[in-house]
Amino acid sequence: MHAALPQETAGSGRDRVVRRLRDMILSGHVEAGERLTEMDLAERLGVGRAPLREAIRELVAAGLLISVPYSGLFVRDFTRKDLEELFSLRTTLEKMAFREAWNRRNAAALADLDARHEALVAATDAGDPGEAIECELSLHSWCYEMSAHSLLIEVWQRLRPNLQFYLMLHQRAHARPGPRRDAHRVYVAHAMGDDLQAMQDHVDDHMRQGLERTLAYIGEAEPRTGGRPDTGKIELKR
Amino acid sequence: MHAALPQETAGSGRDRVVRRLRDMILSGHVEAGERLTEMDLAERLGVGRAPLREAIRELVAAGLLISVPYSGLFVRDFTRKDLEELFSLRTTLEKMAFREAWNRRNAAALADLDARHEALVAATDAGDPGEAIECELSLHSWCYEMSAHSLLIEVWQRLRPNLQFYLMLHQRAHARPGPRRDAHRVYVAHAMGDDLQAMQDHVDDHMRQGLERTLAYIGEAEPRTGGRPDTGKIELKR
DNA sequence: ATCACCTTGATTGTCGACAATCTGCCGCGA
DNA sequence: TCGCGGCAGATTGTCGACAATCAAGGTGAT
Repeated sequence: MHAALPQETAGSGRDRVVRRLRDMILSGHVEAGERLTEMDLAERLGVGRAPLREAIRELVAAGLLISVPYSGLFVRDFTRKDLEELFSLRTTLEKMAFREAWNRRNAAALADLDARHEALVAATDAGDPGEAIECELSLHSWCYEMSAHSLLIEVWQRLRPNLQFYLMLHQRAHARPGPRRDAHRVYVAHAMGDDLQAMQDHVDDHMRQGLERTLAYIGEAEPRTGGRPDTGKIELKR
Repeated sequence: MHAALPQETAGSGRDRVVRRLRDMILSGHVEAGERLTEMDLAERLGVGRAPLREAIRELVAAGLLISVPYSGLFVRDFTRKDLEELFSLRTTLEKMAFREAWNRRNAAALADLDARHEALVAATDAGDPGEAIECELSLHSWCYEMSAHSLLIEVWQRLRPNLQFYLMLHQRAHARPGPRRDAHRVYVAHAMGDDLQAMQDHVDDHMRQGLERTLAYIGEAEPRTGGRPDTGKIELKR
């Protein structure tokens, strides 16, 4: 059911660099807001600047990096508004995904959904927050994949790394407990049920709860960098 | 009210190449499905391959180009399914945009909306289909800009060139008459009104009508290239 | 005739060096 | 002390040449 999971050594240099860079960002090997340079990265990754620059363009387009010409390359950081936007757009898209997917569900697909849920529970019980986050996103990916709506899937895949990045950041900063087991149990039950409207209402609730639980934490410490002006400017750390 | 419209000579070579390439595609100077090569483009655009390749990456990410390594670079083409997906996603996003924008409307914004509508009417009356298409998309952009939802705006700006490209293609292929004046008159009236639910219902109708009017044309001639397999493969024209 | 293999040409992928541009700092004058 | 011009360093932007890779067509054996 997996769609050819990416081999570590597969593809062109650019593809490898994209994956390694994304992993470095998501795993926290480079800090949020950190300033990077092309030459440093080229050395650290053992690759020339040409494929590196193309990989950087890809990650800039994905929203994980912010390029400020002649000044530096920055790992994106999140404001409270970024987070709210991420969740509100997710809500709209996921409700649409369920509408599109609803009549395409079959026994195999429901078994797949259940397997993803089991994986999430296992990762949570094992106390592996990183894995749990990936499992949670994989669970939410199910409805998009089932929708067979390639544009919708593209948009979700554009959003997903940003969401994963934020959840990872948040986890490391606040030792956020994993989502309640019940939350996704109910989610899965609705997804396997017969009431589309109930599912959609639940997506609203599910997302609102997730956002509120998250905002409760950063409410104490306020937005991470004090907000980023419209220009995309960010404080420089040399 | 404009946000720094791009100068013809502004920005780095890559930015210039992105704009010129996009213009070439949207204006039909390169055919849909046409096969391109980096060296040809580098010569025609008078620029090296390095900035060209980065520009190409950007347009691939935007969905206007399809890169098939070692085989060629292709201008995207649209299947009937692509078109349906474009319209269904647009519908969902635009309804969300109006929800977000609804309480942000003010006198100046409504005047702006009216101005965009006037521009559309003028372009239609002047018999300039290309300009009319741009005006129509500018009119629909209003609700996104008003939403102040930067993620939503990003997604719309990702979709917009694809939509413009298809409308241009369709216009050239079928001499499609511009949208009925009444259609957007009603749209604008609802957008300036007080009933959000009525606006959302109208967005549904407006999009469905637009899609059906378009499908009526290609229904005669069937999908343009006979459908593109999941691999993104496309017939080669040498 | 058909299939497998290899050669050939074309195309993309990569590298290293150089040019253009910007930021921050230093010194100078008021 | 403060403001300003310019210098130095760093960083990105660009170019040309070379290497890796692949698709197509031809060739020979079966």
